Amino acid sequence: MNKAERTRQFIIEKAAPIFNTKGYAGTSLSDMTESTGLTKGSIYGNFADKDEVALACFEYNHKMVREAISNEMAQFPSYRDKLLVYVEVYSNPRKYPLQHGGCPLLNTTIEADDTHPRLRALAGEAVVKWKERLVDLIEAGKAIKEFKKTTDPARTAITMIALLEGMIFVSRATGDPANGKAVIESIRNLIHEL
Amino acid sequence: MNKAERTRQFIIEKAAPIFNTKGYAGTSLSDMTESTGLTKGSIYGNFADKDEVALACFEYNHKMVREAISNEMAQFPSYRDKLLVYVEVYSNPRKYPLQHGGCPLLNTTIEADDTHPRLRALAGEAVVKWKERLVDLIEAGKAIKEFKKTTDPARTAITMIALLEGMIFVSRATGDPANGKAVIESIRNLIHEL
Amino acid sequence: MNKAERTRQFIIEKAAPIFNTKGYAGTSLSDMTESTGLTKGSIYGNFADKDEVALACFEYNHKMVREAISNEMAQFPSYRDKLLVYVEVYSNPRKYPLQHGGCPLLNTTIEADDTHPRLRALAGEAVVKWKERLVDLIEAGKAIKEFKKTTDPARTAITMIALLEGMIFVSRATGDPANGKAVIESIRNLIHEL
Amino acid sequence: MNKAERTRQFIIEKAAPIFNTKGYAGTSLSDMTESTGLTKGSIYGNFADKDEVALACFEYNHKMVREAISNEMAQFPSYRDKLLVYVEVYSNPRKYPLQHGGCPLLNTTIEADDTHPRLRALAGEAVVKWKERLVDLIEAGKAIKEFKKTTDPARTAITMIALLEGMIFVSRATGDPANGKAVIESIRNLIHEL
DNA sequence: CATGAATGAGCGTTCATTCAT
DNA sequence: CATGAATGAACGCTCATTCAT
Repeated sequence: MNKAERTRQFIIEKAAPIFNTKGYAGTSLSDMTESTGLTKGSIYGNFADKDEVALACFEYNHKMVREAISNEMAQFPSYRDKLLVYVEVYSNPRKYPLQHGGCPLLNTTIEADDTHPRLRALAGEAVVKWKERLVDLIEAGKAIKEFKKTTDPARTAITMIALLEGMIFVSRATGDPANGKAVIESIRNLIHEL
Repeated sequence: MNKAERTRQFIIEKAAPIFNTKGYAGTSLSDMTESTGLTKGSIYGNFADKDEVALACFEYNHKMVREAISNEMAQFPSYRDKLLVYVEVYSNPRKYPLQHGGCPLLNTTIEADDTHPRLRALAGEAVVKWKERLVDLIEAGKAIKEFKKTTDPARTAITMIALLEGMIFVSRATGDPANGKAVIESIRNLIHEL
Repeated sequence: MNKAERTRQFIIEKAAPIFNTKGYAGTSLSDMTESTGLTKGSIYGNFADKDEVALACFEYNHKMVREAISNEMAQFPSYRDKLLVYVEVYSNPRKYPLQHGGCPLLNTTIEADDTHPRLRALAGEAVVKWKERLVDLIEAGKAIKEFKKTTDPARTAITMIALLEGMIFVSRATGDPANGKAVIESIRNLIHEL
Repeated sequence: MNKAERTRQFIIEKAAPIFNTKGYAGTSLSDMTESTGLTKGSIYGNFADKDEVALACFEYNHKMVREAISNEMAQFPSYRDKLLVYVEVYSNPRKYPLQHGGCPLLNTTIEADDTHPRLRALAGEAVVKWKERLVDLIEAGKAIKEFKKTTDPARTAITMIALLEGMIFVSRATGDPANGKAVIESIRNLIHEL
């Protein structure tokens, strides 16, 4: 990694949590110079514009989540346990402090939906791929008879995603851990019934 | 309704969909003057500041959704049917064009979480009350034996909310109606199993 | 005094201390509506514009000072004592609470000098008349041999004015009562040497 | 002096006479962009806010006066002559064109007294130091027997300040040079009697 | 005569962006 | 490659003023 790449990476690491917390419109170039200690000129030397920083930060934030998940998953041979990793990671923001500001997929989709097509596209693809990964896991579980053969992989996958993001929503909205836990319970049930 | 109240209402009606679409940080006073045809001075004659407009718009947006739901619900005596109204309304943004920009609870919670405490508080209370209304419906259904006595009202209520908002998320993220429909199917199942 | 005149007077009484405190540029129409409880329309119904209010307020403030002085003076037959009344009044802002914000002649002259010709003219005339009144008192004192015949009325008068306003300046600038008192002492000496 | 310092100095030089003429409230950012030819952004790149420009301008204006005084003073060995320099400089605004808008101490004290604590503090300290300098001169004069041993340095110093500022006041208020000259005459007498 | 509602210009400030050095 | 200095447009907000009611 040469100098340019290192600076770029440095900016991303500092700016990513800000974007995830304040959103695209709420994050300013000054926020970035402040958190990096660099000048605006330097940021513009490494990125074409604010958009490009935002895009790179989204990918960084998303990658952090993905890696935490797949690291945990590698420890479990059972597909049911692999699926339960999502529950574990998403319900322990303390233990997996990767989502400063919450799930980047949710944040980005909600903010960018009507205003920022490129970010929106990126988040959309990420959800599609997430679903595909879940479908693969569920089909693999069916193949080895860990899961029932009546299980609908696509519907289960997308429902799990909806429940996980919905759980984040109810937790943040109400601020009451009991609400998050209740949804977690429902997701666990869903996974155990597969 | 006097002139001031009418203007206030007019501003809210014009600004509410903009706030719901672009978010608080993304909506400017100029957006409001443009959409209302009024001047900034006029908006400040009717609201203390941008915050107050945003708060009023959130309440307006939220009220629109609530009223659509309760109007539909009144038509059904069965509690199961009443619960299914949520599915109906939330899955037909065309037919119930009340959520220009999506569900205000979801949008507001996600954006305001880390940046705008008053909006955040408003959205939080709204979700808590929504849960209470669902719990009441489920308990009423249990009372008349429409629902099983093993049904857990609180967990069911908060899971339904998570699934409905999660459904909006996957629909908007992927842009694929099939994904939304799959989650809808899961919510219907949840309701039928009560 | 009819309704219109009473309202006009009411506005002046409420606005005068604000103008004297914050200055012309620093006083807004909103300051006036706030302190009077009236609407802007009402103020514009009684005055052509902000200028006219300011002019009337200056005259009111100045008249208050003049009247306090001449009321006190009436009690003393001696011209020396009459002159000492200025010292008394100007050095006791507590006892004669007429100068909320300080001497209106000083405030207005300093602010309006380069920016507000009509106010400036008013304040200028007021100082000229003040000087004339002092000259008259000193000449009357000379006529009855209370003062020395070598006393220069014009120079003494304008020097007294300069010392009185200069005393206000040093008091306000330094905030130290000792400084004001020292100048007071000098003015007393001046008067006793007449 | 690097670019930033030069620009900062340039802004101060252009803005200082405007602040001294129009006052703090009466001077706008647009006045500054107009007189400098710079943009608002550029001014904000060199100063935190309008306050900081005003503070710097006050110090600049005040320094100009101080330097003119001490340059003149250096030419005279006699302490009486040194004191007379104040009279000379303050009574010749043409010859010492340093007070565009009048004495910054007077202007600032009068305007800022009730509205702008930081400016007020700056002006207050400046007057205190001015008095101290005068006291030092008078004591030095006493030490070499140029002045009488009965002379009260503190009272004389503060009285001189009051008279000098009072002289500016009567000059500006009445617009009649004779009035200024009469006060000048009194100050000269005061100094000659030391 | 006073109000309530509005206007348009201007306020101080921050924005994303550029570019000579 | 990074900086320092600048730009012009836009920001949220307040101003003095007007006028139908």
